[in-house]
Amino acid sequence: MLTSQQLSDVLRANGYKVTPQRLAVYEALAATKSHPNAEMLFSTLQPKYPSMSFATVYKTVEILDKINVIKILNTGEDSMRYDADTSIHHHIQCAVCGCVEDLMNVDSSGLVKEAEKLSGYDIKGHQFYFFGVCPHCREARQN
Amino acid sequence: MLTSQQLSDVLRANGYKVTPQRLAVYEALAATKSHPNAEMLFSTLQPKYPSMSFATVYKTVEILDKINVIKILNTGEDSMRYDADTSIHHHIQCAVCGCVEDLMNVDSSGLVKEAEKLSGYDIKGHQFYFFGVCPHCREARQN
DNA sequence: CTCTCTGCAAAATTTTTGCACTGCT
DNA sequence: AGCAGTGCAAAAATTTTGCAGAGAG
Repeated sequence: MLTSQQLSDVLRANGYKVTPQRLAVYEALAATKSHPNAEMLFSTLQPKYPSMSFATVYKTVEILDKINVIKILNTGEDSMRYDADTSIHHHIQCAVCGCVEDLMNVDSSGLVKEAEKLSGYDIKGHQFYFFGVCPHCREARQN
Repeated sequence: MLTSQQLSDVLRANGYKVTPQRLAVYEALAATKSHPNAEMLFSTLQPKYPSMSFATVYKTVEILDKINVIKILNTGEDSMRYDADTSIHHHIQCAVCGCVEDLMNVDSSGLVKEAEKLSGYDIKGHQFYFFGVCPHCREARQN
């Protein structure tokens, strides 16, 4: 999570201009743990930035991903989700309510090394997705 | 990997009819390790089944996924990929050539248990994706 | 013979692109 | 002031849907 100042610096360091829209998209992402997709981001930003467009949301997240201040998630839904937390962590999605939660403290470094050895690839990144039923939905179901 | 006979049985057991198209889609998937998407599947099938349509490809893979004879993969590209191997294994994609390879023999059961404990979810499935540069592209690059 | 399945075309979604205008540096 | 960025609308790409005719059980 970066401050506006830090994000501004990273943007400039990579040759991108600092604009209110870019700061706003990042702030909206950093303010939530829900891993929103473009539409959720757009809806969140719309009230404060009535001129915000989908094109800007998409162009912005692409840049934020390129400069490594956000991660793009792909849980198998029709649209991409975005995450302002770039630290190594994983995700779990509830098959019932569709929510996507963070899974911190699951150490994947052993598997990455194993995968590197087995595949011969230079591994640059990895994304692990778990799917199941969240505690909340499990309880609701039992009623 | 199932024989046509086995697939037919599973289809019927789940109340689905056995059609040449369904067998053909499965066979095409089972015959490759390239984890094709709908378009690749369609192109492969087109010569043998000139009347094959995208609608049928999509409807068929949805059914095959439902009856658990294929898996849907999501590497973060714009389209889904499909895999006839439903055993637990993972995938690695080359950032240069875009190929998706299987990663067998990486034991994820420990992580699944850990994730289950940490999240409180009933975990029903998981997909791990690794990204990097494949040996072939690495060599090509060094020239 | 019935009812599901196929295949076409049209629709729905998500994402990308072209271009005139705005605004960051 | 110059040039990247925004925002609109249109385009592109993938996937879904409706429906008439075909074919599996």
